[in-house]
Amino acid sequence: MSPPSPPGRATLKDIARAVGVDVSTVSKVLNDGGISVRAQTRQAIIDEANRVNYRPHALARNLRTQRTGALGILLPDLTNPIYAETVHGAMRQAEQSGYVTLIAEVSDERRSAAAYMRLVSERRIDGLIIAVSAETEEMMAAIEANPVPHVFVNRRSSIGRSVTVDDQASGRLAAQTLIDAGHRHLAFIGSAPELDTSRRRRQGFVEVCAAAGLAPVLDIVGPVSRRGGFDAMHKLLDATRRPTGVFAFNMLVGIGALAAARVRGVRVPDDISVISLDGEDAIFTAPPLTAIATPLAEMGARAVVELEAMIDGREPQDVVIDIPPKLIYRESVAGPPNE
Amino acid sequence: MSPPSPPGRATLKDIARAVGVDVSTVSKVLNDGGISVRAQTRQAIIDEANRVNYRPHALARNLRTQRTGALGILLPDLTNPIYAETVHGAMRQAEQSGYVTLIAEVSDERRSAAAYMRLVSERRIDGLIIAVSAETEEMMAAIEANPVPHVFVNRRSSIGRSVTVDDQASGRLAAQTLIDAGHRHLAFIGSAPELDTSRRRRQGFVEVCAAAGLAPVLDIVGPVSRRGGFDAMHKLLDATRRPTGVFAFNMLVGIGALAAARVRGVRVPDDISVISLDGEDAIFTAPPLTAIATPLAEMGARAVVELEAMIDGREPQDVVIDIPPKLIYRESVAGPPNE
DNA sequence: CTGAAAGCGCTAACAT
DNA sequence: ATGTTAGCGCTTTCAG
Repeated sequence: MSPPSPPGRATLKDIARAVGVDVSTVSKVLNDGGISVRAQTRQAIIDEANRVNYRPHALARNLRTQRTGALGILLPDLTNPIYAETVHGAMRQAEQSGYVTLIAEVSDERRSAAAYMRLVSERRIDGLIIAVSAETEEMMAAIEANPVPHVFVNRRSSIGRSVTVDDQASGRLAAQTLIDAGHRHLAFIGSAPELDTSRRRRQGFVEVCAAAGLAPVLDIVGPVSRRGGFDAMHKLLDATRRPTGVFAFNMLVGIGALAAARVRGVRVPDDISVISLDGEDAIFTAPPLTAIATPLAEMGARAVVELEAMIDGREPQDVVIDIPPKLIYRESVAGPPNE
Repeated sequence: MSPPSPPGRATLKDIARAVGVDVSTVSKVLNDGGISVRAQTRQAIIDEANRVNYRPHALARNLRTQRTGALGILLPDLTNPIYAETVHGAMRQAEQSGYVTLIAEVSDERRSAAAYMRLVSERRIDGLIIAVSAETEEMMAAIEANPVPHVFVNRRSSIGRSVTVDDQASGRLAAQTLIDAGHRHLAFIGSAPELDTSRRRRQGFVEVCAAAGLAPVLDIVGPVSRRGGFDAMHKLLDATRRPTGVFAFNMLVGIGALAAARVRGVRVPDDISVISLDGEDAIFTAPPLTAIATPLAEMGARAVVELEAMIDGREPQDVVIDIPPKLIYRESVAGPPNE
């Protein structure tokens, strides 16, 4: 009938005028359901709201309520499937809880603090998920200067609000798997020690090795990437006493390691065994990677659950997802080659 | 000296009070630089703003200016590296232009419209980048019902606002490469015809095949994923007249195809050649994929440039990125096997 | 050169 | 059961 001029752009005032009531009444009805409003007026309001397809203006509401209904996510690189998977889980959960998600990529870790400030100090978000390094000075300072509910994901923070998995257990499982297959010369391809996940995986790995009387070689890659794994594996293969079983920090490193072996003509698993953490690609590598499942999406999801709790005033806590690491047997691990 | 109670939360009013001027004066100084404000007052204002580390309240400002400073991105799955790369490029550009990015994942394409409505009708964004299927009825209806500046990325839309690459040229290049290597029995692993990128790549592929007097087999995969490529390749290998050269729709499909070949014991490129579009992983596959570079990040970036232009009132247009497809020689293409 | 006033669209305490 | 009022923090005429 009467075409609402700009459709969907109706305001409370429009509805109020149409129905002949005050905007506050309309607000009541459309929010608390309008308890304490006469059924008849309520219905009229609801009908009119539907007719003009009313949608609240998020900004106006937020300005008033001091809540934005948005969660922020700070991460280094969306292009890294590890982060993509984590964010994926976080976004699912956020959406389910009615939040929209604001993502900021911080290529340079030293700019994390700036990005943090931007999102937080402009008050665009109710809380923040942080997937960049937790412990830089600047970051801590930024958080202190401008606090907002936040949780670190896949990074332990010293200030007690993080969601992680049991990385040490993963490290142990990796070592045990290799040892059980008969290997005695083990290696770990990890990262620079700043990454606490790498520290813990390494620690678990070393622990089991030590218990078995083994002294693994612990190699370092710069970036934990395919390229990093590629280079590290080359170094390992150059060593005078080549390991026969290697544990790659994550799937990317594992993929890189596989590629290096291939280039060098060393066969996996015949000549060398590789185990890594799991990811989407791992099943399509050559050979398919034997790997330890990591519930990245669950971590992301749990992080937003924790965040919501904090926004609602609950005390922050460190949570370790209690899904024990699970080995997925594929083809990249076998016994060591005969001497 | 005097500790600003909640640091960083200062408002214009606080500054005005401290300096002894009106908030409107402060606003002027902090926005248009305070032309037409006495140098002395201006300096005092700026100093105080710095002292309390003033940051404008984005919501309040936006409510007033009717601009949010946020761009939305609608995409199916962040976990898919194709989209991750595109979004990556878009976010870089958006950040550079001073926009924050709101990302919505829409797993079920049929819910795209709903997600669209949410972001747009709540007026959280100034514009939207759409990386989900362009042409669903619901989507078009949603856009029509609640228009906002928007551009489709890597999807052609019938309504003239999209950023794509020359997919047909890619298809031609793929066919030519295979033919030049000596292949006569070609295949294309594409997607269901809804994906316009697939249609165009296929078209270019077929065109060159026809010119060479070849009738390629055009296989279909359901989802364009590693799994999809895996299954499709199996079918191809089961065929009575096995192709010797296959063009995989994208890198994921290529990876899946490689895996299937491996499982079946057919060697790439000795027994069969595979060419696909390029991506981060392609260099680490076994063998490394010969592929056609696709400037996904550039597409994403260009999409936000176009979007900004539209937000600033320029006419929408269809743009085709003019980077011609470029072949990257690696190891998955060679001559056909001897009969 | 600066201040007063109005209003963006909404909510919430208070009044009727 | 409904309306009045005030205000979230900011920008922007318009007066002075």
